[in-house]
Amino acid sequence: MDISVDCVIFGFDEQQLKVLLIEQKHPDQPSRSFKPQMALPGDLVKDQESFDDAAARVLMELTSLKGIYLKQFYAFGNPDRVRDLKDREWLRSFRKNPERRVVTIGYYSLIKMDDFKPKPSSFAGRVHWVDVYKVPELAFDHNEIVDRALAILRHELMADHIGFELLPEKFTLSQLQRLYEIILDKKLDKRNFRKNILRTDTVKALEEKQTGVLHKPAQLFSVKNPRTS
Amino acid sequence: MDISVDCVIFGFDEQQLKVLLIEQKHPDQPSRSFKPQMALPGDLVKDQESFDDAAARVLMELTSLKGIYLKQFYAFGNPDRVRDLKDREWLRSFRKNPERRVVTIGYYSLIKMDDFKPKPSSFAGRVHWVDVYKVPELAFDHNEIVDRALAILRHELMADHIGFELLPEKFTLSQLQRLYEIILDKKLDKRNFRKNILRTDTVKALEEKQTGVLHKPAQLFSVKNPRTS
DNA sequence: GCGACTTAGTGTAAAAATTACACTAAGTTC
DNA sequence: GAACTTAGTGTAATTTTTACACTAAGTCGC
Repeated sequence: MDISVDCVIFGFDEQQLKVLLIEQKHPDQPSRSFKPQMALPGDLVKDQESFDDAAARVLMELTSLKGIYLKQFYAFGNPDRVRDLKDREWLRSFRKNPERRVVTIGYYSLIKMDDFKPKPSSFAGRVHWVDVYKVPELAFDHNEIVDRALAILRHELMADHIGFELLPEKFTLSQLQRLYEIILDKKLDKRNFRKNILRTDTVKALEEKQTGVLHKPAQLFSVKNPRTS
Repeated sequence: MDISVDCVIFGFDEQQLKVLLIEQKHPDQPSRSFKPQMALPGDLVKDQESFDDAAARVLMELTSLKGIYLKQFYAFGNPDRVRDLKDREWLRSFRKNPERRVVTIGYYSLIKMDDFKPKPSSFAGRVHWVDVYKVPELAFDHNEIVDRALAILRHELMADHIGFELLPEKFTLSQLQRLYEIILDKKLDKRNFRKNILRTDTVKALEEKQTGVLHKPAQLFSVKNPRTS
């Protein structure tokens, strides 16, 4: 049995909540013309490596980022994870022991899309930011992994007021509200949202205002206690 | 790498929240006189076995119970899990590949202590119900596993109103309150607790009352929608 | 039978949180 | 200056939470 970590990396561009997907590297077989198989970034855990370290490594290789929000959320161990022919073929091409069972520890991460600097990695082809509500069919059970991560994100957003990691260091309350609405997939009332956020005492008003916008410039805020990990 | 499931099995005797611990089987070395090493019940996951099935198997072997509340809560993969000499020695005596790294998927379960019928199992010596607030030093990282499971139990108790699985089918509201107080480790107000529980609409009043008690007999209740898994 | 004892069961009021709702302010663009 | 767009704001009703005391109804012992 091998163990992998797969990372659901969330980003936000003010319009959409995105998830970072990779094109699986495909075999050098030009006779085969097919659409690249999308997957979550992940890699096998090394022998003396903790899960956290493995997930951080995957992230570092892919994004050059470290010390960012990264959390384990579930272990996927269904023996049927590899049902599809395409998945079996990929394993045969890229894994030393393709017949060996692989279980996965799911991690999710929150990054500022502006901080993202794509890097070639040992395990990924091209990368794509994809709207989390429009995720195509992925390799293995990765669609289920994304769904579970989103459910956890929703829950943590409400319980722990996470999410700031997805926004710029200085943000407007409307940006924050938009983030909540997209993650929760429901409309929130502006007056109530502002009142509630201020009551959580997690943000502080800056002395600056937004500039270069076609409407009344909004007050800028930042998070009171930035979370580092 | 091998994968095990370890089960934190909670029980409740109206005075204490308990966790089921096993004495690790110890080598037949009468020259060694030592206190049995306590541990959580667990076993290696078999080749074509899901985590859920493995955990259910452990439970079934130990308690003869099936279809009870059982949930995965965390994956433990620290390479340093086996630091102690005693743990290394145990692995050497009982595992086919003692040097091979083992990671663990943690599960927790809730059972009625009256339903518990101890059974000899392949992986456990004697079993003990131990007060969850008085857990001794356990093998490997099992103390951390217990702590995390308790935190999850506390959270799920409040978020999902679980816990009925720890009580008899017919229970008083005071028994339920006592369960909450012990799990949460804090005193609750009786009037408020009763009002809140009734408002969750998860219990129904039976037409019976408690008998044979030294005080006013309490109304009996049962859970409205018993959870099966 | 009565008193002692113990827990069961109950409601109110104040404070806090949630829910629903409309209009003026302050920029840019033409 | 008008049009347009989003920013920012408070009130009232409802619901939930928090804090608090006393009578009811059994068993036991004398």
